[in-house]
Amino acid sequence: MRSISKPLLKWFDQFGRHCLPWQAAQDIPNNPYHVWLSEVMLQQTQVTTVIDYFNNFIQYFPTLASLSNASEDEIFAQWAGLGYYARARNLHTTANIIMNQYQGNFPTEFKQVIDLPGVGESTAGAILAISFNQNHAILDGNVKRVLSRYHQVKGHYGQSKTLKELWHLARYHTPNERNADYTQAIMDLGATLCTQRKPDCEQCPIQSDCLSQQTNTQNQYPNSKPKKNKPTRSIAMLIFRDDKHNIYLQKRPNKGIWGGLWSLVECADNEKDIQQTITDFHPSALIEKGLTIFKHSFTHYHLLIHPILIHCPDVKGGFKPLSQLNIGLPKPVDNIICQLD
DNA sequence: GAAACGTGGTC
DNA sequence: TGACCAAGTTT
Repeated sequence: MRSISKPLLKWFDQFGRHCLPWQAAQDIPNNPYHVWLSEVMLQQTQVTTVIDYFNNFIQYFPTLASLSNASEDEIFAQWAGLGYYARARNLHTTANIIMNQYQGNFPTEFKQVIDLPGVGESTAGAILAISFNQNHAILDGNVKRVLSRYHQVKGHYGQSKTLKELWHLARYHTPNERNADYTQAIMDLGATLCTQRKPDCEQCPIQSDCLSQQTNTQNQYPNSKPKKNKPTRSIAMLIFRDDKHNIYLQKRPNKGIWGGLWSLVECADNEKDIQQTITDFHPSALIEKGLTIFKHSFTHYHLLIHPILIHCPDVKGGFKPLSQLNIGLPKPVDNIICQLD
């Protein structure tokens, strides 16, 4: 079996993406802080979404030291809207680890990098390959798609057998030379030509040996995962607002959805629980009006959100002026608050 | 191995 | 409109 690295590298030089914001200029080494940050942001998140967040993030936190010195809430404020908020918490923890244990220098051993929270096998490989040209494989969604088509790998990647086979192939193709470029090249191929729908095989530098191209079965690979029904849940979100139109927000526990963000008081969406929760919060709190119920969908369930505006004196000291918030809010909470008069 | 974990884009 | 999916990791 021939490695795809040579034709891919040749293609990359001409057609690859060389101007992404986390990529250093030609002949300048990549900044491992930028590479690490981008790789974490890009987990399960599209490049077009990440670009603005990345640029904004490094403006707020230009160095690992500045990220380490920031508070968790300051980091959440810049991360809010990107999703998968454990990533933001792990970012802060990792910055502290690097400042304290590695004197601010990004670690260069695979064992050290994969031990950082939020860094798994693929991200560790990508960081070391792209930052230091080390010889590690990656297996992100692009590589999975390219290799499963090229080799007609059976099974979906929720299955460990399939994953194991893909990892084996990924390591096989990883070259000893120019692995930084190869790593970027195979991701670029997956992102720009070997896309999920309508792959542009005409332009593909490895089409001649691609089994799916030869049999015109590109759309069968990667095999799709069996679908599951998503449950729908309901929740009431109580907007306690005082005379100055400050809002009561509370920090969510790290475990669970929107962990570490600030959010509204929640309870089951029925009259009894709502009334009880309001009374418990403050005896003289009164419902102003119920707002329109809307649906917010996650990967694994749908959430019907019933926002309820409540007038309440600020006796808890937890009411926040919306204008000067520097904390992270869940997307639907941000939407609710923005629509208040 | 399976489930949890966000959000926006696409068809 | 709703299902699917995008540079995965953790429990």
